[in-house]
Amino acid sequence: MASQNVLTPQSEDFPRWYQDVVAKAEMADNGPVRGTMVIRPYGYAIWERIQAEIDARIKEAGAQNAYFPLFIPESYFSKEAQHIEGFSPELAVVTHAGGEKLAEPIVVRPTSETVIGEFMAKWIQSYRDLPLLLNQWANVVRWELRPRLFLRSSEFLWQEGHTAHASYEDASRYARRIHTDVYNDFLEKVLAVPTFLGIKPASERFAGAINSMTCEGMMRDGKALQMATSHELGQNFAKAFDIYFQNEQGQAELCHTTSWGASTRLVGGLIMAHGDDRGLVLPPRLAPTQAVVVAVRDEPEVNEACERIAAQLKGAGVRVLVDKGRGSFGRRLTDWEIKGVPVRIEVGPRDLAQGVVAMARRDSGAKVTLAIESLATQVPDLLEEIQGLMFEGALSFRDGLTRDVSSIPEAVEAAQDGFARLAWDLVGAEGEAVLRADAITVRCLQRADGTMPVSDDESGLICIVSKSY
RNA sequence: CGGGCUGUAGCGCAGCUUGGUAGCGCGCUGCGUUCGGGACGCAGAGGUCCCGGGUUCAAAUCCCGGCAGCCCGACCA
Repeated sequence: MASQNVLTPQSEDFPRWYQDVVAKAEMADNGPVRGTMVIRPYGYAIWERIQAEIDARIKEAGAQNAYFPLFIPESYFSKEAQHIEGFSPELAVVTHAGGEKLAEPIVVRPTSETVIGEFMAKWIQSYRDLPLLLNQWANVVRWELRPRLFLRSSEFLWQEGHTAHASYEDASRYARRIHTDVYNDFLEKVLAVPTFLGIKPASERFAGAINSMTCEGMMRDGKALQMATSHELGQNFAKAFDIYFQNEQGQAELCHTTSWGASTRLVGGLIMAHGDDRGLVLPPRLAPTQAVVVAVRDEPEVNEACERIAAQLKGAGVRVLVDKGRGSFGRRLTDWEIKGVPVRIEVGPRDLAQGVVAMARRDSGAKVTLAIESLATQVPDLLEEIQGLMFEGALSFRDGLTRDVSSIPEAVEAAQDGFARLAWDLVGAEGEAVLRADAITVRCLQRADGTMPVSDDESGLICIVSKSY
């Protein structure tokens, strides 16, 4: 019996395909309130892997984890003019509590610059207290008009870093370090998603920032997804919250702050960057389960052999799971494919008689026969090989759909199914408005050599434009 | 928040036009036969027909109002 399509094919209806994967891979469900999301164990396991990898990099960059409250006084938001203007449409506000109307409404945090600013002001006295490098893992609420599981939900999980520095240079250097050493390193090395690093044009900048940086990835339908962002906040929040320090000369100076975040949206990006018509395809370094040992039949000898093989693999550092042979074989294979497990090892009585197993890889679908004793050395190598190939594949896919163009009409044409790259001088604020009519936005600004500019004032910048999530 | 489409068993849907006993496929439970790419037989369980109101002898079906989902826009991690 041939395996049939369990999912809507990508080519037929990409958004439908996405929803099918989220449902059939048991990643998430809609919550009862519009825009909310229930993250199921498999989806959460993926998020935990993302967290672990990003958290380790954040700590490597010297920031410490802390936790600030969910509830923020509404008055805090009014302290930074652009911040309140940018966020007010998305705020959820608590007006009643304890059975009474509150004297001052409480905002459910959409981001924590304001509360953290308040405490930075309290904690920072001297230049010796700087830099102050904080991070928190938290949920935030931004009321969404058009929610989509993982990609845009009214409540989502994320990590938000907040730092204070003695100088513009130090703050800028640190925000850029986070952008490359934490986010981009994670995206390329673990998520196997190549990105365009750049700065946002003023129209797309974070409310209250002097500069926003982005990692833009391309999804399988050619649309862009902002996968992480870092902001240079200048002295805007320092002014609003009186974040001063005494310099070596004993004079009071305003701090320069940064903030940076990555969210559960990454799970959606992961699905759309690598998935195919058979479901998820997880990069091995990220996969909660890297290899599944599937018993062809539910027989004691077979199950025992599976356990032995799994123990060997575990000993070799592989995250492995055993699927004992309950239920139909084909059905179980399909389920593991939908879940994107990178390597599948099939063990049946015929194999055991010969001391071999069948090993299938999720990325290419190729199946080979291998000696059982070689698995502990071969599987880890194969996982690394798949990791590399997935990045290469995503890179060539993206580069194939990224075209250099020299006019806005050409950009519109190219952005129907991919990215267009053109001189920023040809676009500008007026060009952005024209592109917007076709649902195309400027994803980022780069220098001609692809590196990140200091600001959008630099001459000779190019921009990458596309449709986006 | 605008425009379009849709809410009936866990999932996908029919039934609604023309009001009159709530159905199908998949899945689920039990038993048996199977098992190397979504197996088969038999028996079974499972429903506030999204919610509230209205019309009617009678509403899944007609009317009004909500809520929720999907797609397309404007806003965003």
